Amino acid sequence: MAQVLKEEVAERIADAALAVFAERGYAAATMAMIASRAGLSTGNLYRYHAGKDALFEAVVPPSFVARLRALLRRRVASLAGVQDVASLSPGSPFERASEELFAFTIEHRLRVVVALGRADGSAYAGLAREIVELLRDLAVDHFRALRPGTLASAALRFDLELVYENLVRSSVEILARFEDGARIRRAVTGLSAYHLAGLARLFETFGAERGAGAEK
Amino acid sequence: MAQVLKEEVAERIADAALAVFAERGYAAATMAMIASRAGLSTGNLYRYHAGKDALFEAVVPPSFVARLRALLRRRVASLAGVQDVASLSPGSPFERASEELFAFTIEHRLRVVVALGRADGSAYAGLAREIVELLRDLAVDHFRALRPGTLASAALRFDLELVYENLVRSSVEILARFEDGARIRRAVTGLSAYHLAGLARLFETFGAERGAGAEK
Amino acid sequence: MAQVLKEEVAERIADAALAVFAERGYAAATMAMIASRAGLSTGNLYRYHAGKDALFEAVVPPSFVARLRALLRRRVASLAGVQDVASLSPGSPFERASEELFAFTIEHRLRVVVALGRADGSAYAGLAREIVELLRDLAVDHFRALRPGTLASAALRFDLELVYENLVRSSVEILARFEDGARIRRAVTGLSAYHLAGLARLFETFGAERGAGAEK
Amino acid sequence: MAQVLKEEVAERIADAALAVFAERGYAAATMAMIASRAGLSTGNLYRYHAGKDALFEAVVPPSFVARLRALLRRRVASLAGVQDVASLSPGSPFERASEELFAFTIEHRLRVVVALGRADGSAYAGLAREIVELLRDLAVDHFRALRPGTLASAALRFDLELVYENLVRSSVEILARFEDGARIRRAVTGLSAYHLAGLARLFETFGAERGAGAEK
DNA sequence: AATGAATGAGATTTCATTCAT
DNA sequence: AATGAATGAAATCTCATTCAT
Repeated sequence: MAQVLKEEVAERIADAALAVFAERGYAAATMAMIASRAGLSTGNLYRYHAGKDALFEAVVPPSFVARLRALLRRRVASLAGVQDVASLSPGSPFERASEELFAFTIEHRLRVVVALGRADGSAYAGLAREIVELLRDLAVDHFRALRPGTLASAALRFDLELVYENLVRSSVEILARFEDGARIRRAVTGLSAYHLAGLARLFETFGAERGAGAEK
Repeated sequence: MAQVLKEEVAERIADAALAVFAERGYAAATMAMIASRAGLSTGNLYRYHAGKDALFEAVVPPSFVARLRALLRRRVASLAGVQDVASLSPGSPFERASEELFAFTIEHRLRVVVALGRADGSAYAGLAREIVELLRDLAVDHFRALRPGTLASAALRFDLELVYENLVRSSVEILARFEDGARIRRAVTGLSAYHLAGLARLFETFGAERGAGAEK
Repeated sequence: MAQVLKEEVAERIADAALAVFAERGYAAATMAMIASRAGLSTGNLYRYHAGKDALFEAVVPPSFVARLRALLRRRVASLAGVQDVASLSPGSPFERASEELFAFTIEHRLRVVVALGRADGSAYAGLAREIVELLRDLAVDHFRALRPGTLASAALRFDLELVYENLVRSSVEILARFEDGARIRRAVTGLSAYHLAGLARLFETFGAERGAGAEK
Repeated sequence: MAQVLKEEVAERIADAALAVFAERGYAAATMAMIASRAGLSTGNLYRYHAGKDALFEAVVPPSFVARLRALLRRRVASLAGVQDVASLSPGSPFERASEELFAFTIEHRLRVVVALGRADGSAYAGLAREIVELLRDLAVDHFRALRPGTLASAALRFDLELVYENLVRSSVEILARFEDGARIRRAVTGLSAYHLAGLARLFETFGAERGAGAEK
């Protein structure tokens, strides 16, 4: 009985923690809230997780992060050399990577919300930042591929950071607000359209500058 | 006279508080952090300010917030009826309002950062949201002016909220990152270009939908 | 089950709080004193009561205060129109009201002490004053009934306030000093005899003055 | 200049301390309030008095207490053997002692208020108690003188304590409320009449008991 | 394995007292 | 002699973590 119970309790804890973290954020969530939502005692939480940090890591495991990172990487890598995203055919590698990422985020909706948008104060506070930098670097590569011989200026790099922070944050808010996959897709589609047009325009703006000007 | 000039200490406190609030946010900032950064004991803070709330209000006074709100509103109002922002002449009301707002934010750089981006838990927690809604409503009006007879769908409204939250947040981050007015302007210019192109595209996307469809 | 029965601890807290409030008064009592007397840590008090106010209210609940007030009012009302308290028969409404009040104060000895004599700084700070004014008004009515056409002067009213403050305070001190009902009754009886004789004399003194002289 | 200044400042401090102690009581009075009312700095207070305790003792000096005690002692001693206070001639020792005490309390109005009624939390918290016990003992002696061979029961002693606590406290409140000697006298006269009649009745009540019954 | 009572560190705030000037 | 800024201890309250049962 013990083993079976443990499994079931561990799941309840994970669900409760996920929900509470998603609602209040890591810092504002209390162990008492999580225990109460899971229907058990605070003390018992510590049989399953060494502490608040460990519980958070259990709910957002490194393997999850690795998978998310890989999917994001593959999706942007599939854009290498592509001039116009809109012109891609339905079965293109980019489309397939996008669909896979989308399916993953739908499946792990709240986990993604917590990991990327509610981690303030936790050991994973830097995760969103890390992914933003990944996206920024891939965008910089794309920019340079489009304009051989040019360098991305510090200003472009910074604006790309902002833009990807926004993209990540907005995606998180969409996932937090809607449960229905169709609605999520619709909001993401609008956001994507906005972002891609904006990005193209950003590239134009910075592409028109003196190409070599990489500032400090 | 005491060993230190009261005025100088008051300034040190204000600087320290502004810096700590800007770095950690209102809720996460502690009086001990601020006192330590100002080189004082916690208790001494209370000779200068009645409490954490009062210190925050002293550092971000209501008059400042009122001025910021007024400048933002005027800038938004100056766009009413304008079809294409890019086509505005240098001396237009919008340009003048923008310049005034810009000068104000440069002068009160960290104060703006705190008021619009680090106010969680404080009396100004709703300020950013208020401004986002103001901007969203302006954009909705603009959208409807461009396409007479159509309604802005809930999805469009939601995406506009996201997009303006991003714009506000990004502006705050630019102000937090750079001290130099020229750099700030450059980053804001890029961000603006991105946003305007993205917005146009967002309007196209939603304009192509069945016009009357305002969903729940 | 935990190492100590919650119920038993709750009782210990209530007892300790009542004792400390009765000894030091609300304002001077500290949570540390109460915790220490109950054999707990300060923090643990907050698992049982939300704060010092709430602990006080739990120990002296509004329902208790309402009942005390009602008993006092009834006893006072039963004296309306009575000329000589000493001549009342044993089964008179006044006697019955007095006995009921007496039994109640014996049963809730320390609670009455705290509510009427140790409430400074608490939500019931005004209770004793309220009762004093009730008694003073009764005495003023009695005075005017005895001497039709005369008014109670401000000086009489003030002396009556003092005298009833004393009566209430003395009753409280009797309850604080003795635990035994018989001793309490004996002390109250002596106090009553003192007060009634004193009151009659006070009325004579002020009755001999120019009757209509109500001063500023 | 220094000496003259010191005198004047010392006086201002004493006046301010007296006023603040009388208004708020020892515990609730703060050094800042006193300094501010005296028109000087908190730090300077410590040049004149070692601390809050010492300041209180300076404002209510032992010599003052000794004089008050002596006057009270003389007044009650002058009653030894007297059967009826009301029958005393205007020039009797009791009348003279009373007048002297009265003049003294009028002259040191606030000092008496503070010493006897606002000393809670100070080193002089027991002063009122001490005087009450003095009065009680003298009243007990009087009781025994009136009824040779009888002992004062514990109950009588306790009621006498209450009654004298009341007398002291009421006198303090009269002094705190009125500044005008005539009004003070009038209120005290009423209170005295009340007390003497009550006391006579109390003696009757306890004199009628089995005379030898001194309880534990 | 589970409980939840208990602890203790840390946050805000107040104020008597000290101390640099 | 005077200032008042500065300190630090203590009070209320919160919450992650521990521990007796």
